[in-house]
Amino acid sequence: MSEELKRDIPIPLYYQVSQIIRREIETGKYGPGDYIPTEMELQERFNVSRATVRQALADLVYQGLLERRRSKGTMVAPMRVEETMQDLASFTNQVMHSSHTLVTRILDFKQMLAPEPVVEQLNIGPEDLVVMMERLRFVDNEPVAVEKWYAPVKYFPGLNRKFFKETGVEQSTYYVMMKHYGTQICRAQDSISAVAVSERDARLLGLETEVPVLLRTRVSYGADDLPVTYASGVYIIRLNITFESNRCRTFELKD
Amino acid sequence: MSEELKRDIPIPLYYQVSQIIRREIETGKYGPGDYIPTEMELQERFNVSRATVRQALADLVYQGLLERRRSKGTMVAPMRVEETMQDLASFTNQVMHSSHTLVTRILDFKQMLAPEPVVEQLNIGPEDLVVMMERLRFVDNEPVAVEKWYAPVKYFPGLNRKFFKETGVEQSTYYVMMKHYGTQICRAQDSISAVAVSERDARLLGLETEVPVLLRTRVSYGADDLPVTYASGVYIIRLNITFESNRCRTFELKD
DNA sequence: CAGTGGTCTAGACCACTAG
DNA sequence: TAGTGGTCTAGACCACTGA
Repeated sequence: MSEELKRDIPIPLYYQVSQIIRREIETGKYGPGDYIPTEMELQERFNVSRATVRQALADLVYQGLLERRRSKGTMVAPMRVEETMQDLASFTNQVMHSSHTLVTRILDFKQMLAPEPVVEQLNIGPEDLVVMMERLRFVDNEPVAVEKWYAPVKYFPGLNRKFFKETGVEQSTYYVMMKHYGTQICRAQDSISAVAVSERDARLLGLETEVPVLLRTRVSYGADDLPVTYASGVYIIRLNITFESNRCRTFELKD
Repeated sequence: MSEELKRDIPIPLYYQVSQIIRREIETGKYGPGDYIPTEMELQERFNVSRATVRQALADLVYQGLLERRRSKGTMVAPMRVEETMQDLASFTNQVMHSSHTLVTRILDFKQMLAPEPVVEQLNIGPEDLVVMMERLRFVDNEPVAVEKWYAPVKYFPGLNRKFFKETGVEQSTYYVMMKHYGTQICRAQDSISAVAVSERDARLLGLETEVPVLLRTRVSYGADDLPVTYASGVYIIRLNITFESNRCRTFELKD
């Protein structure tokens, strides 16, 4: 009955509707697992036809934000970390999906002026403060990685060491950003090379010096493709990565 | 006007339509870049409403098989290697998308009994023959990688050294498999570690011995998730990998 | 049983492209 | 100007779920 839509503007109604619903989900009006209003109710609210509502909802389903069940309703997709990071391959997720244990020890946690590579990769100013967290990670109680993680204070005010745990999903930076700041990571850019391990890292990882290790840097991007975190670490384990083409998917009829 | 659809069966019309069109594309009736009939023509052919046709086409667009252009028509998505491998990140593709030159020299090409890791990864028998191809790859005329590639003869009968070129898309194994055998790669599984370069590889790559290099092995899977090729190579350049979550995509209005 | 989302129809107007 | 796909409406019947 209301008229939240601009009808004189060349933006499709279905798109406006989908954006409004998306916004309401992102601002927490509907949480994961909640049911949003029915098609009928949305028709009345926005005063549009059912097909328009359906196109808006279809877009959000396609984007993974909603799930629909016949005869039941339209639900905000549950945000289990495992799913949020689906193909995003957080380290935590990669390891925890296998039958191994993952433990993380925080070696350092402090605010500092953003160092050069961080300034560059996160597109911030050299006078900007960042949180730097250094962590040692153990798989099955063996040290396997040393990581430094940087996040601008201006994006994560009040970010606290206590947000991070040694075990479980709360050692995942993605999980912590989502939980405390609602920050979704949409994209991550990795760069992987091989280097000889530094003396300090060798000591931490229990290696001979000069042994080859993987050096991985990762920039993670949130909404609007804004770079939000930078991480750099050395790994003595293999990194496993799956690529999928969305071209040859098999569709089933069943729900 | 005709009646190719079964209307008394609980399979949606739009789904039947999309399957028929998909089949016609796969069997070559329409090739990449061709325009398929217009919505109007499809309505008449199948005797369904426009919305039904549109839903069928929307599915195929979503699956990446079709592209639509207002006022122009509906085109079978071009199968440039760059697109086929979209997120699949073939080496060829990765490099050629940048402004660098990529050249590949074939060092060896022969049939042989499948070695142990290949037997295991491709799930074939130890008595199966495979084609082994070893290649040295140059970016901007500098040697950057040595790769061994294995493909079972039973999947690729008559596979010929001449199928592969030193430059252009035909140095891509994905492209060659597609072109000569119609094999789509749907998924690839990488495993990346750091090793000290072997003496032989060091010579080929112009390195000191024992320098750290990346070791990447890749198993590529085709239809039905069948493993079809195995590749293993050492790299002295960085590997860049983008991960995207399909959860938070931004849609533009423009075409 | 009432209400949900799934499917389908028959119209309509529009913006854009090409001849 | 004719034809395309993009958007939108107002209906309709269905299968399934849960009270």
